[in-house]
Amino acid sequence: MKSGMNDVDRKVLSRSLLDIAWSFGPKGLDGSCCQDLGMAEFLALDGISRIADCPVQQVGHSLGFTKSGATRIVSRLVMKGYVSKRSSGHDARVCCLEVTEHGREMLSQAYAQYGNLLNRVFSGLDETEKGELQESLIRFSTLLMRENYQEENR
Amino acid sequence: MKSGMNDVDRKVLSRSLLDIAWSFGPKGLDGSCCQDLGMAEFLALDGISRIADCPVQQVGHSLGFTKSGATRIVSRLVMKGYVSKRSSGHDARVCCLEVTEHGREMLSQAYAQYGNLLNRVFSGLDETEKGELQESLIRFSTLLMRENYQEENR
DNA sequence: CCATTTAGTTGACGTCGTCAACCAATAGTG
DNA sequence: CACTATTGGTTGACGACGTCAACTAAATGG
Repeated sequence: MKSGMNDVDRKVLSRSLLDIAWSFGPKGLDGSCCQDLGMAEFLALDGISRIADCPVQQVGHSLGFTKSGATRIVSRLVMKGYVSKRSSGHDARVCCLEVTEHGREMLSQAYAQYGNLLNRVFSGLDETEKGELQESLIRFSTLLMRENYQEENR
Repeated sequence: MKSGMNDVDRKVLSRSLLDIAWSFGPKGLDGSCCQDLGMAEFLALDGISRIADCPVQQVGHSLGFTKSGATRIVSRLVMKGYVSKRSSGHDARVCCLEVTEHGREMLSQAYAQYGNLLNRVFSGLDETEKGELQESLIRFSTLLMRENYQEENR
């Protein structure tokens, strides 16, 4: 067999990834990432925090939402006080999004919760195993993101 | 440091897992696992296929839905022709769910799609790397499921 | 200067899961 | 054996969420 991975392997792996996606994602952490933030909102907030003067479109793009969906998720984050919005000086059409202090607190709190979960999951493993697992997960994530990127620029 | 994993590590890992969850899960595969099945529906279908005469409650339980939500997702699957429902002979309250032939086709087709994605993601890795990565992902999934289990029986 | 493109918003809408109330069937108890 | 409590499942009202299409306003480009 060319690929070296048979149907059973792929199915088991797919199911494992689905389980990870389900329990770490939408249904993880008691149904929402953190307090009043859903998963998409959390990802949006995190995305905004990584880009200076992030435009609304950018949020939609990185989440795979339409620009309408982007407006909606951003306005929710603004309403909750996690993000501030002002229009750009250079181009009055674009908005500059910025994470507020309140938003940064929320972000680090949410990451702390995820960290706690990871600690519980990893408890019982020795340092070497922990390190290997972590490295593999990050590597897979990188590969997956790369594939997504290639996919959308096809 | 006791845990051996610092804040930065945990944050990077969390974000990686979130990315996996987002792109392999709700937003992966063009927004839905396969044709007219959403992620939750797919997981429900897969769950039902693994249990003989699966009751409705069981579906809700494994997805973390209320029994109401379970009824709803099951009735959707029945409506779409992927699942058949009949009441048990032993206890007239419980329903016996069974995946139909149509459902099985859908299931294997969906897994095939996931498999294709995985093949694309893994393309460029040698067999050893591929195997290691796969093993790590399955291992992490197992640990995560175990933690979820302990969590809910606390 | 006018046509086109681009950033963003909004109303109507469909999907999805929850909550609470409810029905029917079974189990437990005096 | 009746009577109550529990359990499996369903349903109406609801809120959260994202899409679609139409729209506004601000650039951009002959």
